Amino acid sequence: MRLNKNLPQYKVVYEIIRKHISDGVYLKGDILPSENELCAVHQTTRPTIRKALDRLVHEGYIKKKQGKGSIVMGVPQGVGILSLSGTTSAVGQENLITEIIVKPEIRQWDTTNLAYPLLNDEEEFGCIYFERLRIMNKQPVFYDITMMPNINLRRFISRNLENKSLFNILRTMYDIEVTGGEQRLMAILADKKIQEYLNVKEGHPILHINRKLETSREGFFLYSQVYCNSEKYAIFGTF
Amino acid sequence: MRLNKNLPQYKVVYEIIRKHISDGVYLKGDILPSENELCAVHQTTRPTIRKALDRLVHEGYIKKKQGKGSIVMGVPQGVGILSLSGTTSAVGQENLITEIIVKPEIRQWDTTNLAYPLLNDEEEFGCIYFERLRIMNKQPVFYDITMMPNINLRRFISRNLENKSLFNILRTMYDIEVTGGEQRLMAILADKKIQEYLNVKEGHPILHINRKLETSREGFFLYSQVYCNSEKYAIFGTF
DNA sequence: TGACTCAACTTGTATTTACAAGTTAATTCA
DNA sequence: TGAATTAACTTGTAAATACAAGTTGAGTCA
Repeated sequence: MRLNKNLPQYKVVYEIIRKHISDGVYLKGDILPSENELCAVHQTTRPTIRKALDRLVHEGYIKKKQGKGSIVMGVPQGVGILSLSGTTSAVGQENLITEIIVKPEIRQWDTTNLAYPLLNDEEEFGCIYFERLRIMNKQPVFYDITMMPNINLRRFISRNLENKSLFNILRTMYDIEVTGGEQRLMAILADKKIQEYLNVKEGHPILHINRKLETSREGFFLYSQVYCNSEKYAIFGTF
Repeated sequence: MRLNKNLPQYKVVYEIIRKHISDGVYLKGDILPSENELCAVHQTTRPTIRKALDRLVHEGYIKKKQGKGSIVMGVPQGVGILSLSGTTSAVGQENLITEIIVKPEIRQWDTTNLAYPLLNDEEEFGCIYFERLRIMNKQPVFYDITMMPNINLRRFISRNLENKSLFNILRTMYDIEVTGGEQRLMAILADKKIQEYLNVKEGHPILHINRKLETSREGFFLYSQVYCNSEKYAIFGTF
């Protein structure tokens, strides 16, 4: 994993500290080295360090306290409703298995259930489509459908998505970073397909999330629909 | 409405521009004055202006484009899942009516359905409790229960919450700002009480949000539970 | 006319410096 | 001993400056 590919310094620092937290170098409750110490370590100045820390605060990795320091909060929980981490990193990888229901393939857009209008270009390109089932502790919890425009992503179709975060693949392989997005949440009743995949009975309430994610690549959006059995695993988020 | 009560400059600037956007001084699609122009207007420097703009970007009021400028996006939508605006400002005030089901009163904490453990102090103080129903276009959409510790909030019990944002009252009357929080979302089936208030039939799926909000006052948290009929109004958020 | 160049904007990143304000622990003084 | 003070930390805010990089439109030249 190479860093420093023309990334601005504050992002480099952010990535390093972030990795340290998710790798357990810093544990929950620890206090990070002071900003001045981090300046020395990373050979930069406080505004740069602070910009990196701001981002970690915003995403919930740390909290800061004036006069005290930066307190490590651990890897943020939730399914990326607010933090931008993908599903994999959000709920913790320990007991999460990803099963591919439909392998990535090129097909026509399926606009049913899609809450957002497609752009003209996107419609022309066609669509890369796949479906995944996320299983936690042997219980299926998330069933999600992802669609993205079929722009030139070399070898994407043949990549193995199991146990890997889509966001990580996009970031490390294609230099595409998810920068934001919008979503609609609603409660629905499980239909036949969802009943089957999520192993619930008829009339079971399901959390339905319809998202459009925007990326660092101009005009490249991801569309995804997540169906969540929130009975055992409520969706958790900080903001 | 007085500003500049020892607020840092970047927050003052943030509040001014934010108000201009929500008041329609800047409309969706407009381009804000350049950072240098804003420096001149507010008699400050770029880092300060940029810090104010960063916050507006983060909350979805504007987007920035290098070489172009800051594009106004309008008042962010959603019910404060991600932005910190309260329900009132989030869905637009036009057709929103707030009905008080239970007026603010001091009572014991009701810990059923509360997803977060209470702190010792909070339990001792007792609790200010109220229930509200939010009606949009004559349809009840949100039913929410709010509990907060009964610390010294002068005259809060007798305040009229109708058509006023709780967040605004806290901010303007008590100088308490909501700074963040956490929440759990899940889909449930409407129980008898919810069926009645939200006017839905038995077995109707409902979005249940359990939140703990933290404020600028150390140790003062708000607890709220929101039940949302997401059939007509999906919850919308940007991040 | 039409394509190209370039200057004048815009925001993005980074350094340096300064002081304010909150926290902590050692030190001092009664 | 024990309370109060203080010094040495921490993060928070702010200014002044510099250059990089993306966008735009006016101007030039063929």
